Amino acid sequence: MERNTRQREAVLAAIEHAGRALTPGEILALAQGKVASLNLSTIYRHINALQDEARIVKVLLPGHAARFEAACGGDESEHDHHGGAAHHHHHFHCHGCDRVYALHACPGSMQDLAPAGFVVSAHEITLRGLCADCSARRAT
Amino acid sequence: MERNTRQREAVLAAIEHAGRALTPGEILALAQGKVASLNLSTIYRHINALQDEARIVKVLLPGHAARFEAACGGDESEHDHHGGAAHHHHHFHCHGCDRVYALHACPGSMQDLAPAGFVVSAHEITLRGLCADCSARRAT
DNA sequence: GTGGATGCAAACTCTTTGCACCTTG
DNA sequence: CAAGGTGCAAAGAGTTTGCATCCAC
Repeated sequence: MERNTRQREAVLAAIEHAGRALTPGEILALAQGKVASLNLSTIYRHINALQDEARIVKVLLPGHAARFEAACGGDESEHDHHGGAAHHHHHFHCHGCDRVYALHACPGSMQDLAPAGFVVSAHEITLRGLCADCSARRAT
Repeated sequence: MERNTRQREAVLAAIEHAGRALTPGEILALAQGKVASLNLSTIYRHINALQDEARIVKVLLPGHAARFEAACGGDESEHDHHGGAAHHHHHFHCHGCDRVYALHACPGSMQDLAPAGFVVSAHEITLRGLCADCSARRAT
């Protein structure tokens, strides 16, 4: 059972209210608005704990530090009878604002991309480009 | 113009003969077979130079350190009139042997995965699972 | 001979951990 | 009050850089 500290609240709130994947540094900056003394070690400790509790998920993009977003399931107690991963999705990395957005679509199995004999158990897709805001701003 | 040192030869040979993407540490281990005194800094310096010369390409997998593979173009002098990237491809990461293989297929544009207004300029796909060797070994 | 290349060590980023102190329940 | 959380500083992996030395040309 986890204790309900101000630090933990601040970390969780920052991630859940962001609406996108945040780096530990971004989480620190946001959460320090609530608890000024917050430390990066504490961020990392909560990030790890919250992942174990499946409250948040780690988002890994090729060539970038890890980011974290609120788990899709949210508060609903996932019955987990269909495998484990809450809701399979991918990410979009905007190189205008360096933000990462979740994409709620997936093209399905990629088994046919692999050579014969290879067994594909998972796939990750990362899109890069400009988000709606940045592409509108640039078109102006 | 780059000098033709034994170190440079050893680094390039290691990458070109590997047939798969190697980490700097793997390159070091292989290249030290030719030049025992080789240092990781030298590996990194050559990795960076060879990327600039488009002899090798960096392969980034989510959550893993960078790897490097021989550029597809190889020795052919790319005329580069169609944009730059030699041959667009993706990668397969085997979690049996931790090796990374190039996949020479691509499902094409992923624009439709992104929300309206988002401009997709690139995509990366990483497959994970067992390579042919590992899945055969495991089935035994 | 000279300038680029090399090896070593130090610096830097991201993340984890040891430890003394503080807080929650 | 005790179990656990927090902050700081130090330790690790991966990568880059400064500098004196070395070697290819």
